[in-house]
Parts: sequence; structure tokens; C-alpha cells
Amino acid sequence: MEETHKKILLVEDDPNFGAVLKDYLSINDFEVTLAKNGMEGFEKFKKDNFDLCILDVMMPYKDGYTLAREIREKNKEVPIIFLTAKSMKEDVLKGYKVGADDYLNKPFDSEVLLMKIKAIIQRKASETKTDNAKFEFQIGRFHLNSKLRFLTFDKEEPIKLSPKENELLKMLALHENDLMPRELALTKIWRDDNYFTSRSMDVYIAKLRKYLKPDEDVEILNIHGEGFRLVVKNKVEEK
Amino acid sequence: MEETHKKILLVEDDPNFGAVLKDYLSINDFEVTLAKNGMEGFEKFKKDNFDLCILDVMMPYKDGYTLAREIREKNKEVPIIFLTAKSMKEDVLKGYKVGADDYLNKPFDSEVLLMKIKAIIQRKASETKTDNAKFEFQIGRFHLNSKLRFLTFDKEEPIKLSPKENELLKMLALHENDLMPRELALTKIWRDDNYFTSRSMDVYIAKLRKYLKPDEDVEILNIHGEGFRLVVKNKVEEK
DNA sequence: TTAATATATTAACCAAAGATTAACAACGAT
DNA sequence: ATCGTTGTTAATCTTTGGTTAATATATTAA
Repeated sequence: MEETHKKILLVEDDPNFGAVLKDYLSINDFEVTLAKNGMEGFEKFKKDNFDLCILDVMMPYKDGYTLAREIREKNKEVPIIFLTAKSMKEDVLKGYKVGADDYLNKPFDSEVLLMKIKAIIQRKASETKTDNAKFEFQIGRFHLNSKLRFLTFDKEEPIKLSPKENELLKMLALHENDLMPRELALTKIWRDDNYFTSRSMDVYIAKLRKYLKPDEDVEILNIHGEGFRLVVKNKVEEK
Repeated sequence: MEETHKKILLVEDDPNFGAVLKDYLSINDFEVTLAKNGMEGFEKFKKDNFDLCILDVMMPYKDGYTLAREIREKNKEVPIIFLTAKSMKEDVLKGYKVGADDYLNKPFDSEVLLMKIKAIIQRKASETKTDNAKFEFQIGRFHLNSKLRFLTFDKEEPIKLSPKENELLKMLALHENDLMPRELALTKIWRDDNYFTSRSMDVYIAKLRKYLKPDEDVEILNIHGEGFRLVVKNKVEEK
């Protein structure tokens, strides 16, 4: 099989170190885009489709965590590795909360980084299946555009959905008339499954129910202890 | 929500450190099995079904890598985290080669370990969502969807079943026209076989009988001292 | 036939899960 | 500095699910 090179976004403010690392990765068959700071990193991220992001934590203007959060808003899947000079616990924990896939303290061995990269990309590769290609859904008389986060009822003015509302509704729509396990939404959208995220999710279910009220035939049902089910009754054949 | 605790196999030869770590993980809602060496670790691994393995690298007789390789032979999926006192490059690389999911140098911060564990288990959880066990059964004129916990009679409105009702009926259906031993349901569904769970099960049998009343040809019979039998009479061939 | 054991059925009770609204905190955009 | 958006936590209430108790009926062995 023709192996198309994996694309890496490298955000590192130290020009020397950045260049060296970029070269090293390039030699090892990765296609590397280098950004000098968080701002530039985010711009480049939006313009392309990366398989992995490597972010320096300590950067002027916008640090790695902030950048990571922005990236996560756009893309829930892409693996993120943090580079940091200091190894303070708070920083590491913060990184994992933001959804880091790994963490590396500078100075580090480049071969180790390479191994981690390979391990992570391979992991993601095996996960990727039911993925984010689809972003438009017909839900009874509603139409959801999950890219624009618009929910439109018939021909009325679209309602703007918040990121979480949007993801949750999308996840429900992907399982239309079938069980959408609680755990799935929690781990995928909230990235953690505990009492509080679970309560939070309930709040969002309530919000969505309110939005969906205008169509009698659309309902979000609960399956006690399991999850939710988006049902659409009286469904007419779509041409 | 039915939060079933994740099982962790911890293999660590230092008894003090092992006990402390085990306690720490237990407090954080993991079910931990501690093994004192590679040999014991592998035995325990084979006997149970773990969600994660944490292996010390430096152990007498059988080191962590060797154990990891054996574990990988049995199970390609289970995440493995290595603990090591030394952080020599070769070791780290060796770990990743064996298929480690992460690597941690001793001494390490336990909160960091906890974060890593959660991140890794969550990752795996989202991978394993392709659950295609059988969940639909035809029982006379009834149809059971045990995923949605719906029992439908002919074309009427589905009845919602509680988790226990659902599991019990499913178990009966799996043994249709055959003996479903009391003990089986008790150990599988109630996870305990004693006087009270047995009474509880009787209650559920009564509930199911009530649900199944509409179809004359469907009955749950008792086999004294043995168990129950879901019989379907006058069965017509399904095309 | 009777005593002992097993099963049936209904109701009472309690705990866990979910629904809903409101208060609050974080943060970006004026 | 203020405002609007977003998301989390809290408080309260409702629903659901499961066990236990109480009582009645069956079955079996002696």
C-alpha cells in the first residue's frame, strides 16, 4: 500500500529547536508544518488537516494549553502531544484535562518522541471509523448542520447551537432511533465520565428537548441507566 | 448508572510500593489485582479480564517486558503501562516496541498516573463500541429488543422492560423450550445466589408472566428445584 | 397426610437515576 | 468595565427499578 505521509503540526517558539525537530521528523517521513507561536499555530491548524499536533507549552502570547483547547473545539479527535521544559504536576494534569495524548519533558530523546508519535498515530488509525465526515442531519422537520452549528425548523430562522449542544445532538442523530449510550457521549464529548459530567449532560438533554419541542414527532427518550434515544415518528420517505 | 469498576492488574515486586499503589488506585474506584512478580502476574492475567495492566519493569525471574510480550500474545488490545526506576532510552524504546501504551518513571506523581490511566481507558472505551451480540428475539407473537429493552406484542405499542426484566427474559429466550437453570440467572444477572436473590428472581418471573399473558402459546414453566423453561407452543415457521 | 421446602403474587418501601430550573464561574468581545 | 455566551454545579422534584416482607399456593419426601 502506498503510505501517504502523516502530517504533523509543530508549534514551537524556539526557532533553533523547532527547526531541528522539524528536520528530524521530516527525515523520518513525516510532513511537518512549523508554527512559531500559538496564534500562527491555530491559523495553520484551521487551514489543513493534521494527523498529530506537537505543542510547546511555554510560548509567548498564547500558550500550548490555550492553543490545545482551541484545537479541541475544532477537532475532538486529533492527537496532541505537549512539550514542556518544566515538569510541574499542575501542568501535566492540565494537559491531560485538555485532552492530551501524551506529555514529554524537555530535554527529551528524539527517538523516544518518535516512538510515541508512531504509537499514537497507530492507535488513532485503528480508532478511526465512524468518523466526522457527516455533518448534516435531517431530524423530523429539523435540519442540523453540525459544521455551522445551526438547527433549522422547516424554513424558519436557524437557531445557533453551542458547541456542546451541537455535538450532543449530532451524536444522538448518528444513532437515530437507536440507543446512544450515556458513556459514549460522556467520553467523546465531555472526555470524562463522572457524576458531574453526567449531570451536565442531563442539562444539555433538557436544552435539546426544548429546542426540539416544535416537532411533535421528534423526541429524546431516556433508557434508564443506559442512555438516550432520539426517536422520529411518522417518518416520511426522503426522496 | 451501573458503573462497573475497571479492573487493573498491577505487577510490582516491591511489596510496600505495591500495596500503597494498590490502595491509592482502589480509593479511586479501580478494582486492583496485585501480583508480586511476572510469573504470578501472568497467571492472574489469564484468570481474569483486565481493563489495564501496570507492570514494573525491574522484577526478579521475569521482567516487565517479557511479561508484556506474553500478555500481548494472549491479548492484543489491553493497554499496558510500564513503571520503571531508570529512564534509560533503550528501556523506553523497548517498552514501546512491545506495545506499551505509556511509560512512567519512578518516582512519579500518583495523580499523573491516575490521569494517564483515565486517558488510556477512555480511549479504549471509545474504540470498543462495536457490540454486536444478539439482542433481538421472537417469542411467539412477542418481539424482544433487549438493547432498547422493548417488548412488543404484535404491532402494539412496545412495553418498556426494566434492566432485570430484560436480562431475565433474554436469558430465558436464549434457552427457549429448554431448561434455564435458576443458578445461571442468579449468578449471571444477580451476581449472587442466595435466598434473597432467589426470592427476587421469583418476583421477576411473575412480572414476566404477566407481560406474556396476551399470547396463549407462550408460557414460563417452573421445573421444581431446577429452574424455568420458556415454552412456545404452536410455533409457525418463520419465513 | 403431613411437614418441610420451593414457588407465586402483590404490595410496601427505599435508593438511584433523570428532569428541570436557577445560580454561578470563566471567558471572549465589545 | 460590562455584557453576552457557554458550560458547570446546585437544589429540588419526579420517575424508575429492585429488594424485602407478607401471605398464599405447590410440590416432594417421609
